Amino acid sequence: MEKMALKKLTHSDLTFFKCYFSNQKEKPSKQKALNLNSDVFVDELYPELRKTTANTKLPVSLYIYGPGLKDAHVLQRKIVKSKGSKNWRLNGELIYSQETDPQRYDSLQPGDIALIGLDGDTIPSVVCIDFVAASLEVDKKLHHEFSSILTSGMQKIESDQLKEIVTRLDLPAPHPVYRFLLDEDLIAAVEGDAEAVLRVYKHSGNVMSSEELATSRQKAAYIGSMGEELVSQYFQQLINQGKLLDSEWVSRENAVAPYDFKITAADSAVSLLDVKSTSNKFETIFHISRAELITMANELEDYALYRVYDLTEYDAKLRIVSDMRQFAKELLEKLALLPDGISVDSISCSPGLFDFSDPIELHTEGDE
DNA sequence: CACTAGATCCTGGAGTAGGC
DNA sequence: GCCTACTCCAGGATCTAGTG
Repeated sequence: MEKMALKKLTHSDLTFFKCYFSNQKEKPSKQKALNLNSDVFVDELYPELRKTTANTKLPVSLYIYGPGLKDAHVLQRKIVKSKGSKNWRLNGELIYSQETDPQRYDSLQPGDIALIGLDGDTIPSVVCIDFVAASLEVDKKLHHEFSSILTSGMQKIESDQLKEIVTRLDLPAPHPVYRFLLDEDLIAAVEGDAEAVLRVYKHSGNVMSSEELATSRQKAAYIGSMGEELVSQYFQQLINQGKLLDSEWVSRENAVAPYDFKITAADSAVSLLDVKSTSNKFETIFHISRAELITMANELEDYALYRVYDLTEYDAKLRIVSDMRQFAKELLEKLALLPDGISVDSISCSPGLFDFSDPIELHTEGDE
């Protein structure tokens, strides 16, 4: 998930659940919502919401996981800040247990912890919550760990921190908390990484929404275009310095082109190149399509591979393999040995296979 | 009666004054 | 200058009045 927070559940938060709401004895609360503390929800996660006027209603898809190993319960709700109210609330209507699992939410008690994941850039559109119950054996270690880092009612948690906790506790594979850490694998999966697909499948329970996949596709596309943009700006610098005669961003005009750029060096030599971008580390596997392989193997023009990694909004690193022709030729010969009627559309490559140049720092223009 | 908006209660943190 | 205690305030938790 893009943005995550932990919230210690209060009595009045839990009345969001029908079973808890109906079983209140002393001091009954009528609140049918979960409070979202604004110092985290607005100040840290969605500062844009400060500008919103009173009476804001943000429709969201709500995916409920847990308590324990329980899989996604999908609902439509809204995040509301009513006129004059100080509180942001996840609102809508009471959450009823599913017919197939009527006791699902019965174990929740005040003091239990919600891991809240939010997707959406400037306003939230998807809310995933894993309810971690102190009373359940499978949640006990995680609850203890979350409790120990919670110093207030609600606080932000970074994915690195969550990943560290989850890895250290060695939770069972179907635990829904893994869902909150699938971003990198989901992006790799939509790009066709078979290993990533299997990892996502292993940790995603029975539900993987088209919404989640669409978000990952968008992110993958964004990373791809951001990498190409940085490389394009890098070429412009080289042209200004006289080290390059010309560069043409081919894939911007033609999305199915089997290469991204065509550049002309100072000595008039023309070469093609493809940009492989990732927001992760250099070692992350990348993919080459069959069309790209065939173009690489073409003897006519040089074909380079530009690996953009550690990509952020502002900068990235770049390493280059200058000539992919021999690699592509040999690989295509091997692929030709497959039985008739069988072909490979895409291959996954470990960067360690290639002789990459030293890293070059890339920066967004005007961000000096 | 159900639902919601908004009022009120309550708690914890920040700021500040006064004593040592 | 440092510590303590008091006050104020923001905002989270809870309650209630109004509306349909």
